[in-house]
Amino acid sequence: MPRAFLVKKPCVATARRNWSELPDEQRADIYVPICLGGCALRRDPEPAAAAAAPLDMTLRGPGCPPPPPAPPGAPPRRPPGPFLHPKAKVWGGPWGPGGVPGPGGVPGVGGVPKGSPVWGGLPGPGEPFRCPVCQKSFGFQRMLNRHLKCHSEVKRHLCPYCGKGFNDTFDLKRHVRTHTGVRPYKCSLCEKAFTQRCSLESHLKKIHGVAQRYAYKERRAKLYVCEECGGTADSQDGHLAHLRQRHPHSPLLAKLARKAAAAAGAALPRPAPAAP
DNA sequence: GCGTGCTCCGATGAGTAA
DNA sequence: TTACTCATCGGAGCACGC
Repeated sequence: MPRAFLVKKPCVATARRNWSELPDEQRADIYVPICLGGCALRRDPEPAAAAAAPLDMTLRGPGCPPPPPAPPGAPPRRPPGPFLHPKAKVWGGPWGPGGVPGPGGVPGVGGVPKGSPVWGGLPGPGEPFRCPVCQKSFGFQRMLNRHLKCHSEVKRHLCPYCGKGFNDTFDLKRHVRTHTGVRPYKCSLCEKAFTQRCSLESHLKKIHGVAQRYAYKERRAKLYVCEECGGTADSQDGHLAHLRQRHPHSPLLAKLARKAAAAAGAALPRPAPAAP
């Protein structure tokens, strides 16, 4: 039962489904058409505000006033992410979290993610692209451009169910699973199902003592997930077959078919280019 | 060929219910 | 305290336009 899901999205139409009535293994098989065509565009006050209203992107330090308290009776909610990303470990002065001086003594430097060699100081020789907002530096312009979206007020991908905005299509896709109940990652030992692979791996490790071991940077086998019914396939062919059989009118099917056709066309022998 | 954007993915950690 | 959900963000591969 996605507990947080039940309490966090009281205004989302689909969230009113009583998921607890279903076992985990069945939740993944519920058909919720993803092509809502705007029928679920009813704006949820809170997430929609996060997505549509002008956002205060000010990096709040310890001295900044807290956000206004929620009205009485309002459902519990997380700190407003768009105001300060929960993972953006930002502090307003030269002291980091826990009273520890910021790395390099650089005040107001943004968070430093796992293993990042960048602690917000001067850009390294191999990372000449620096974020003007949080001073993080990157080795490639495109990485900086992508990072700048984190500070942007504009969220390009809006959830059709709750209106919440995301910078990344995959993040949106993953978020939509919280509405549709799609749980593609199923535990083979207890039939529990999860929306994210990390959740499944955590479950396997803690509950069953099964640690997934992958070599450094080894890619997991790609799992093709049908976001309409939660069906999964190990290959694109299998995914296409599933779509043809179960969702013949899915726009995703047309898109994938075009891709497959293009790939097939590219694989065909081409006439030798004319000699120069 | 190169640069850029798009997309997929994993790592991470805050928040929540049991 | 534990198990779990879910959002955020960086890394990397691919597609596309120039």
